[in-house]
Amino acid sequence: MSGTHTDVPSVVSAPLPSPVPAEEYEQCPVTDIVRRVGDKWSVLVIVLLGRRPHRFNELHRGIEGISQRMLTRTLRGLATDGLVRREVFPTVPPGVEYSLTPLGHSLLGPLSALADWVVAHRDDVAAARRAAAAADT
Amino acid sequence: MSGTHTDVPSVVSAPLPSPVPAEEYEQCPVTDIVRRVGDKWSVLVIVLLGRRPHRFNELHRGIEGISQRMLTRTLRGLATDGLVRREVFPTVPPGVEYSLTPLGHSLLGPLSALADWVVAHRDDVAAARRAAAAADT
DNA sequence: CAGCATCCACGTTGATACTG
DNA sequence: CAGTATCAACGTGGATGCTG
Repeated sequence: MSGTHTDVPSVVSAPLPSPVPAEEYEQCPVTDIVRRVGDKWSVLVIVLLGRRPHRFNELHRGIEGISQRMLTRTLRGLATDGLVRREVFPTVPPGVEYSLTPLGHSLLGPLSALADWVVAHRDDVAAARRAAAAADT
Repeated sequence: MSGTHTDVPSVVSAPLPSPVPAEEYEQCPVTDIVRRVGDKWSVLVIVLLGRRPHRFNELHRGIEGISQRMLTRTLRGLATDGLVRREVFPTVPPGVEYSLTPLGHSLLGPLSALADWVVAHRDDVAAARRAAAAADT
């Protein structure tokens, strides 16, 4: 892992001349995806499925705190985006298995980068929040 | 850039024994940060400030579509988390400059990873969405 | 087992108007 | 210039009960 990010490659820094071109950001795909994954449960589900396929109730019990409704919605959303595959086994009782598609699996890498950042800096963020709260008083 | 992510390092895959430990995910810091940055404007603001400091109205005009209210709230949130610094210059008329803190700047790296993923796979996601929409019909 | 349907509470976003 | 205040609208998330 590199220590610093003095220069940042990729689209984040690349296409941004100083005068700011504006409308470019309106339909910014990065924001789009970050929002998709930024809901309350998507990351959790992706990480879980990243380990191995899971059954519906397996996820339901595994996440603890999620409602059936939200789990269903989250899985549907991820499946719609091609990140998760849903397979129904016509057994009795019927079983449904969810797994990461190759596309979904490829998202684990970038997610790891973010996760590493969080782990490395969560104390800084927590300290900043405390400082801000104290400043309010 | 590496082609595949057959094994994914970092916390995303690391601390997840198969039986699923559950409560661990409730206060998952990754979800926490992803949500913070997952709102409608934060990423845009961070990317803009990543290029250079901006004045308030400069950002307001630059993003186009954001309301004063949302820009203020977004900036305040980011400042609270220590990602953005706010500096007031006691000139006439008063000027306020926003810039990324070192902490905020360090987030550009992970954000780049995500951005690269989005750029590389947005067609796949778009195709999956279209396929899902077609399947509904 | 794996959902869907309904109702409800809440937070977030936005339009608009006003201020130091 | 750089906000704050207020009100309205919407989306998200949760509880509960029912179904194939």
